Amino acid sequence: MPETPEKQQTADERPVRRQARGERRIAQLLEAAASVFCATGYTSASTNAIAREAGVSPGTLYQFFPNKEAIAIELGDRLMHEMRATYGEALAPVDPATPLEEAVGAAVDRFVAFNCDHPVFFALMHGPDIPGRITEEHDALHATLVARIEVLLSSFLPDTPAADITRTAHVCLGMYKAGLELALAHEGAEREAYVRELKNVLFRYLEPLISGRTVTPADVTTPPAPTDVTRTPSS
Amino acid sequence: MPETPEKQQTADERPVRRQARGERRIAQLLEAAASVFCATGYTSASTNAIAREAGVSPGTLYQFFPNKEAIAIELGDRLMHEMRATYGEALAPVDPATPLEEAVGAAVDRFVAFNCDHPVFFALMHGPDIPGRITEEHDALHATLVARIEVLLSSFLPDTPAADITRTAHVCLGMYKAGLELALAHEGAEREAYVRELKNVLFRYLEPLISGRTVTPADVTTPPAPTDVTRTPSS
Amino acid sequence: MPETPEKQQTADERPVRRQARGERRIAQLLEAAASVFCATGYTSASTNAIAREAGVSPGTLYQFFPNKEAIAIELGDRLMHEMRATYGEALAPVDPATPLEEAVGAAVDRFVAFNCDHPVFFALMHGPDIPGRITEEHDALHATLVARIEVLLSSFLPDTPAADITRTAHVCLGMYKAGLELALAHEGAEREAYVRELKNVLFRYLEPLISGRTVTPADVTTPPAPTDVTRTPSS
Amino acid sequence: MPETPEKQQTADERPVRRQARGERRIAQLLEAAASVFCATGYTSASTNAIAREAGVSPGTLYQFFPNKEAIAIELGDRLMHEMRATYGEALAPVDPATPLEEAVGAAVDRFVAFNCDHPVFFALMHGPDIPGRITEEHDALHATLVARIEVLLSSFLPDTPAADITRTAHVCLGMYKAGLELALAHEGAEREAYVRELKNVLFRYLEPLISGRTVTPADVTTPPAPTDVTRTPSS
DNA sequence: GATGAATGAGGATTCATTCAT
DNA sequence: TATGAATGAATCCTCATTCAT
Repeated sequence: MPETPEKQQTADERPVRRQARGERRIAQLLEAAASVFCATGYTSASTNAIAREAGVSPGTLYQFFPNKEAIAIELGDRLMHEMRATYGEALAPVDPATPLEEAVGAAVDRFVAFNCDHPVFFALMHGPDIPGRITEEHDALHATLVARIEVLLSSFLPDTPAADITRTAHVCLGMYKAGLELALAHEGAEREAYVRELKNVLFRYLEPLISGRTVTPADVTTPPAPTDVTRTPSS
Repeated sequence: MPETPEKQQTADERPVRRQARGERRIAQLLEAAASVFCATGYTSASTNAIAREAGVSPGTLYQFFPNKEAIAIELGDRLMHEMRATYGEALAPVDPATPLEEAVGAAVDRFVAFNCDHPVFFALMHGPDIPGRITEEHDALHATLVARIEVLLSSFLPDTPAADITRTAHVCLGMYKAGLELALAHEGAEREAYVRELKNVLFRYLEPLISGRTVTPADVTTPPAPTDVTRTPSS
Repeated sequence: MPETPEKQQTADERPVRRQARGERRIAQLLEAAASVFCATGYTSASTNAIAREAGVSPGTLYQFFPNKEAIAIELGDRLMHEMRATYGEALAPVDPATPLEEAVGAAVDRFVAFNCDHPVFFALMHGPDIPGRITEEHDALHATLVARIEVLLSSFLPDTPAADITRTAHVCLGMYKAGLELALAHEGAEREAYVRELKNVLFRYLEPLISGRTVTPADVTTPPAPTDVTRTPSS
Repeated sequence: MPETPEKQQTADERPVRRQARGERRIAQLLEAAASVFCATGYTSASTNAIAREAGVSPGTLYQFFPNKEAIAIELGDRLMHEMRATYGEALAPVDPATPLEEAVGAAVDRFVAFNCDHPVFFALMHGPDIPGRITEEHDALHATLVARIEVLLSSFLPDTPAADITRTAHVCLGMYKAGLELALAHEGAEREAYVRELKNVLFRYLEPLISGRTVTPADVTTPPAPTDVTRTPSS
């Protein structure tokens, strides 16, 4: 992605200009797409509407994106970039010494805040139609988020098998998304209440996995939750 | 008009006679709709496709349903009826003496089983496009399910304000749906693992809310997290 | 048209019953059709809507009328019958001694009154779509009305060639219809004003044609137009 | 966006460049629409038929017109423009010294001639379905014509209240339309005869309203009907 | 006679995408 | 590059009419 308009110190300015213009167009289009996706959802968004919103012709749109999905994918990519730029590689500072509750709370707050700043995010995460068929752009977004959550979880559960970590990450993301949907469906105090509940859900879900860990840095070898109902050790 | 109430020997005798064929058609159409909804999702499902799947002409479809949404609504209604017929009014036997874990486990198992039997259910619950816009059929289904969960919760939390019960029910349903989506996205042992996780999520989320009920402090091995973030009364 | 339910003196009552029932159905359907035509116009009226309005099934409608136009035709016929029954063969008592102004005024008033009593009349006269294509039912109505006007005109203009009478009749009817449309488009005093204008139009148009004729009562024996251009009395 | 106001050498230079093809298409489509409207009437005309007649795909039609009515409206607008371009602002030269008969005769002749040149005009004026429902395009056309007639009438009747002028204009237009319909339904000599009659109708209707104008009583050969029913000032 | 189911072509309109300029 | 025109299949839905019962 040529988003480096930086100096380009030599005389060869033409291509830069071109690319710069193209970059602007792309940004314009993505912004328009974000707006339209938010307003009508991905499936109902028409490329013509996006072009109109961006103030360009449909032909121009197709000069930069081969089809509708490509727009969503690029949008998702940029969103992930932005997220990474803002919050780093994981969803929260991965200091395992942080109390879980705090870590979860912070992660949720960030997640929510990010969504409020970039409402498209939610529209994109919400797979367009049928849950079985996973569209590429959804998938990319999803995979990236799962990865980020895995990073976070791994720091708390260093000895847990990868498969379990992955599953837990998926569960967390699913709950995140569901909770976010609930929160966004309400406003003001009620929204906050839902955010609180989401934190509770996640914290309580994860807590036993971390268990005994009163997090004396010393004894944290993640003893596998004695009374845990969950995770069957094997698979 | 054949309102001829002749004989009327049994209770199940409808006042109409000619509807026999029609009733069959309706069932046929709903079945086709279910199939198409599952295959392509609600929004992308076309009435023509449904008619084609049912082996009738589009006109016939519109003889029985005024529009696409009506089909979804009727489908949802029948599903709820079936659920009620199969499992009774609540999601689980409402005996408050039942250990929460068992109750949650049973409810989830039933929910999952029902969804495996009737895959449309999931397709219908999945809001079609933009989360803001709530379609009627989605709404009806959702409301019914929330109500059922409220019944279940009330038996465990008799003293909790209605607003909190409702919110908790929404949270539970949201998590249910998210967990179901995860489970259905996998198969075999992995699916079971996800189901187990869903049970954990719900149980752990609800457990602290229930504490102090009929539960003798003795058997509580997970003491309700002293620094619990739970439901702060006001805001 | 079997609209003679008169005695039918013998014992053979079955067929009468049948016909009576059929007559009722037909009347029912025509009434419904009138209502629907008025509400939506002829072209937009659907046979299904008419059947529904009549409280019968579409199949039943087609048992009595071969198609939509037949309904309009029959409706028009009945309307003409009613008109004839109410006002006699001409649009006004054909006493040529009547001052033209009075005759025109009376004719217009009757025409307007009839239309207020039978609003379908207007809907039917208003040819459905394209003025060139004359539909049968429109044509029948039109022809009958022209004939009636010709009768009226002939009594005033006994010596005018048939072609001219016919043309004048067409002109009168055209103005009648146009004036009626204007009148019906308004209400109360304004409607009355338009009716007055219509009378003026017709009176002033016809007056010069009648001209010199101060019509001394003496010579008025209603000579049935020896050179009658018009309608052969019989038919 | 090519708003490039380059040179702008003449006044007829539109700010757009690529519309050349489009403008042609629009003309093409309007022509096709005119043809179809004439052939089947407005209501029965289908957009697909218009597109087909124009030799383009339905989508192309909708690139230029948002719906069927917009086509009719544009068609009407262009027609009014043409009329204005051809005949000026009023239906006839507004010199009040012109004898009424001449003025009316000229106006009718022009009206008829215009309709012969542009047969759609008539199809558009003909309200499509039910007289109550006035469609926009009909309304616009109608209003423009009424305004033009009002201009004409005002020059002859400077002292008449606006409401009366308006009503008279409506009456005139109504009669115009009715007479036109009659004339167009015939051909050759008969058509001319109908046109003559239309002139008579209008002239005789208006004449008494004008009496006493610049007309010296001497030249009034038709003394204004002593018992004239005409315009009663107030009621 | 009466019913209601069935038809299927046709209605207006949309949309992702391509193409000539 | 950018434009706007062009496409055509697909969308939902309607309707006059027929048919089995």
